[in-house]
Amino acid sequence: MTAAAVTCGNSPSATLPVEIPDLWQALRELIEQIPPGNVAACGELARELGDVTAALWIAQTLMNQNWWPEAPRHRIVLRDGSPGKWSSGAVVEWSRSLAAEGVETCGNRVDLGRFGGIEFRGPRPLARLREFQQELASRAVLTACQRPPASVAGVDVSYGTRQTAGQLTGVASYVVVDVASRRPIWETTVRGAVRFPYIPGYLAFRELPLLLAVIEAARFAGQMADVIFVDGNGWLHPRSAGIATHLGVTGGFATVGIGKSLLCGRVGRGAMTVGERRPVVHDGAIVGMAIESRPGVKPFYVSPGHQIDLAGATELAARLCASHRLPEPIWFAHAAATRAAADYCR
DNA sequence: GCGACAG
DNA sequence: ATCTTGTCGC
Repeated sequence: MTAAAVTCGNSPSATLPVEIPDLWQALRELIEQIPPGNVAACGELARELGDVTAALWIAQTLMNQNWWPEAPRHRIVLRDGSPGKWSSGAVVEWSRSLAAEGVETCGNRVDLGRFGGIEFRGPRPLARLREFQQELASRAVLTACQRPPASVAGVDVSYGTRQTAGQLTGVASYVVVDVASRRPIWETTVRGAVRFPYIPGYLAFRELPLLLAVIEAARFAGQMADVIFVDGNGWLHPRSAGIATHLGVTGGFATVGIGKSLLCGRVGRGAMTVGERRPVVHDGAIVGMAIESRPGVKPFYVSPGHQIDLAGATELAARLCASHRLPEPIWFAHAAATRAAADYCR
């Protein structure tokens, strides 16, 4: 197998046609709107960012004491008015900080009816991204491929432990696999900054810039595959716009999503047999297939991203399964990205 | 109390 | 995704 030199930098010709917001900054601007004497629930802040799904990310961010150490964490509570784990130390300390600001606590709770209900203002960045996804989904073409693909590339992103100037670094990999032999033919990796957190349903805004960069490197080397497998979903998404769909529509190539766990939808319950394909139903449509590739392992989930239909994506994914749980292109891409991220951290 | 949401 | 040792099984 030949391999390209490791490329650094990040300037793909295809870019995501939407501005990726700084969510940490947006969160900070919301918290700054909670004055002494008031509190707000974590989920409220998430809704103000545009999607209550972000509540878990907010909680994780508040738990990290390195993020904005002076943040008035005691003013952010759970939905029932109780303190979050991010409020430092004992509950006594928490109620004391609030009492000093004129907020009463009773039974380790704040009455959100009396001390909550702040009118926030802000751009609701996640709502804007959701609208973008709906527009993107309408541009996806989920019809059969014209010719049977001869080559399939897998792409994946890994993250290093090391942070450069507070910036998280990611490594994207691209591995071309020959469909007939299921053997890897060519690979490359690209490294760059990651500027968006992981929030379920918004994975593309975290990983797409790096994926576009690594695919651009492959195109430049004359190594574009007929279809690209992405670590994540395509159609199998709350708004029918998973990362594989983003990648395909943005770059103009055929993509398939390969998920290791279920993001949304329902699959028939009960043990699966090896080689079985079981439909994933979401909003009344079959948006993907669960496939058990090996005996006794969890299934993976295939869904079309762009320029391919569900049947074609399913056939291709099943044909590319060999000795691992996941199809070979994704397995090799995962290995390459993990290896490159580990090398970088040395 | 339980369930739960790609990477 | 990442943090992590040994251990069980094919």
